Amino acid sequence: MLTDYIAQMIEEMLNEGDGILELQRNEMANRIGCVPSQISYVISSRFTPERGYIIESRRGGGGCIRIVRKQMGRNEYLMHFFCAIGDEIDEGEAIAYLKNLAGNGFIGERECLIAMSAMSGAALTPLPPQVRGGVRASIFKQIILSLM
Amino acid sequence: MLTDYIAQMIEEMLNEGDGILELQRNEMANRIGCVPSQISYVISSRFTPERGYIIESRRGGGGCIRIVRKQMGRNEYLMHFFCAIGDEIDEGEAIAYLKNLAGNGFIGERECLIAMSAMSGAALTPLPPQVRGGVRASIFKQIILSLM
DNA sequence: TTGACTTTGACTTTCTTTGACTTTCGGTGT
DNA sequence: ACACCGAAAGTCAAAGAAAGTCAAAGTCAA
Repeated sequence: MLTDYIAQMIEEMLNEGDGILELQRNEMANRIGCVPSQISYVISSRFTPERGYIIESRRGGGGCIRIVRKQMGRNEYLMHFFCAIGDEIDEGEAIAYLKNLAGNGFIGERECLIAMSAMSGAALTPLPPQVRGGVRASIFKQIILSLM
Repeated sequence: MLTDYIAQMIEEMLNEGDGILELQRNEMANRIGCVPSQISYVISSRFTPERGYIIESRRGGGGCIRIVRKQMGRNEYLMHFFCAIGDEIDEGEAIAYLKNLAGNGFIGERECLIAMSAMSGAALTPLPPQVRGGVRASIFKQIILSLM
């Protein structure tokens, strides 16, 4: 379906643009091969404020539509953790961080549990002890990235 | 009887699709040679939530009906995955399993994302490629245990 | 015969696609 | 400054595409 295709396209562009995207309706409609108002429809039906998007636009020559995925307070916070982790982290520290994230509502209880399991000593038994901290840090960072 | 024939058909398609199926009512009715509402009848009389199915649908152009079979007891199902993982698993396979778990409602979207990240190639870059499969399997098993 | 289950089709609701018309913006010439 | 023009984007309603609903008619077994 056209709508889904376009929505997915916008989603990808948003990802590339770090949650911010400016597009030109006519230009995009042209590229896709649809009427311009189709773009408007997709945006108004899928990228609503309820779903966490902010839409602004400008008409006239050189006009454009601006889409912003808002989650900022959150992302800054996550980035702070990301930096705090460093190159290695032991299980106890990781658990402390996770509890902090859960306590502040950035992740749910079950999500916390899953992350803990993934980074537990038990999960990393196949590895020699010296490298576990590094792998754990890498996993943790990846998880945080997935939350942003 | 038509109803039984259609029900069996859906059952088979569900098996092929790992317990998940999306069908188009009109298209299917056409193929079978019955009125569309017959499909609705079969679904509402045979694939009920009491019998362990989840039904979702979308109307309008490109609409469809989604049928999901809630598998066995939760823990049996999880144990099935636990066993299926084996000693090693690659990223693609892990993602497929996770999507199945998410599709059947055993984990949420975000939980799925966290698990995916934890087992991603990116997360395991500190490790030599030969051992990644083993660590990934270990992590996955630990996560599944945490769900039980 | 009765009652539960099936089959059918008319009508409704929801979502998508399209296009005509309106509004707004930036420039340009006076 | 001002009026005008063209290039965008906005709006809206009609047409189209599915799925949902419901009640009437049919079937079959107890």
